[in-house]
Amino acid sequence: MAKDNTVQSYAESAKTYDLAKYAKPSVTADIIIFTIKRSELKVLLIKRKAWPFKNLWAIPGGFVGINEPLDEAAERELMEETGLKDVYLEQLYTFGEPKRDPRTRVITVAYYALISSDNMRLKATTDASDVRWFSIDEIPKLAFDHNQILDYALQRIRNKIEYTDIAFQLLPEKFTLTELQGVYEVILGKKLDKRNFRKKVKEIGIIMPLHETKMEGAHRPAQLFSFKGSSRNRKKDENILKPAKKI
Amino acid sequence: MAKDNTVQSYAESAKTYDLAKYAKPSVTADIIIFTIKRSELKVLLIKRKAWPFKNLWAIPGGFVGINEPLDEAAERELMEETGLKDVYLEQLYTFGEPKRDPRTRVITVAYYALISSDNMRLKATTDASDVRWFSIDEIPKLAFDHNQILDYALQRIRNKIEYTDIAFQLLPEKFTLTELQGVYEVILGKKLDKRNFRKKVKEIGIIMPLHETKMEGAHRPAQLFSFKGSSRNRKKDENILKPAKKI
DNA sequence: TCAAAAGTGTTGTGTGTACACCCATGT
DNA sequence: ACATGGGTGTACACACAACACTTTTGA
Repeated sequence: MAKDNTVQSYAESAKTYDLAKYAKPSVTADIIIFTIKRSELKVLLIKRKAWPFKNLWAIPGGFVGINEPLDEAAERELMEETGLKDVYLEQLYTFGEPKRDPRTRVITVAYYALISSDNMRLKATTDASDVRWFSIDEIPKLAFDHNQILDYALQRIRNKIEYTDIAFQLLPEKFTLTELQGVYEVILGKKLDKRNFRKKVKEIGIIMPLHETKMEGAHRPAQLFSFKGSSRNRKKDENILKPAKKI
Repeated sequence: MAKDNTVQSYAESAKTYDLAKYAKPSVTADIIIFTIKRSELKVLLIKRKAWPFKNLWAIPGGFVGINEPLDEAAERELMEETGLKDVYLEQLYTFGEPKRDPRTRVITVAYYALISSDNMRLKATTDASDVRWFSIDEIPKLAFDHNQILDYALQRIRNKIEYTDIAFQLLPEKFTLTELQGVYEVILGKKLDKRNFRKKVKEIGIIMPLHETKMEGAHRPAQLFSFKGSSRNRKKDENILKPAKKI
């Protein structure tokens, strides 16, 4: 059982009570904030003002406080960037390549958030020109390993939209079936059949017709629906994989 | 944009170049090691010898070296505990509640490993009596938040066995269809239909019949198969969700 | 009256599920 | 000859995919 001599095993350290003996990495929480706007999936990026990667765009993030839970760090960051809270937030993956930040060792716990298009104008776009929504097919080269993190987030939501109800997190309280279908189409990147789609979501019973319609444009008004599922804000431990009804 | 005054945002810190100003947490990699033995799903646990949680069982883990990638820390830990390398290893989730370790702030990046029953006797059981395989339905109260971590790992493999080929990681190179079915049954916790199971795995084309049979007991010998899929050891970035053929 | 999106059913195809008997071996 | 697990096929139910026309509105 050969030990690396710069690193002590957990069991051993327990003997000595000595946890503070070794150099510690910095830990940040980065958050990929998704929304849908003009039928496109968008991500919020911020422009770096200083070395390293000066003038490159990056995923927002910040240090995790020494007494702060990881989720709260991500929530705080989300609040700082968008002014929003109680949105869908899920831990994505932890990235820790030693050289990912040229300054020092930084391990980042990546989260992603899905926010509804109606709340969206609150902040972010107001804040100078160094914070912007990017359509996911116009993502530039990003700072650090952020392209990789973003790709991973995209994979995750593309997978997860097929067997959970995350799609509703991207819509306002009231929405039409065409809007709902649009969310699926833009995330999956393919057209769906209108009749089959409507049949399925209706028989799953996850939406509720309202006594309202939405009129816009010169055509028949659309029935409005609302989401029946558990409300927008999830409890901490619900990040735990929960396979919902497949759509 | 209200800032917490003990914590600085990433964008701001970039201005000042100052990353080392704040207290840093310790970071560990914990690893849940699964195997199958006597038709039971088992987990490797170690007994703690000191405060905190003295004499409780715990998931093996250790500090992440300051220049060590997270995956390597997990691999190293796995090697220390079992003597094995090149096994299936996947990042699970990162746990960081401030009070999860009473000594100081410790964030743990949890991994899980699946190891094949044939390599299994190499280590671990040789090492005193404070390392043991526990059947997953006889898990005692564990140290730290390790029960939660283990539950999460179980959920993950139960989910993932349905749409990936991780099951093969728990079998030796050569196996019978009954053994393969056993892996599914013990992980899903339910009986499967023999004919349907065999039909499906065969039509997926992920296994290859060998010119060998396995005789044991007083009955007809069983055809041996081997796994066609990508080899046992995965490259780093392949942890990235890869939806394989559903079984 | 025209353009534009909303709304609505049926049929074929494929996939999952339920189910029972013969085979090869060791004792 | 018998006990033990290995091995095989068919029929039914259900889910998914393909597909076109009518309705309601504003201009």
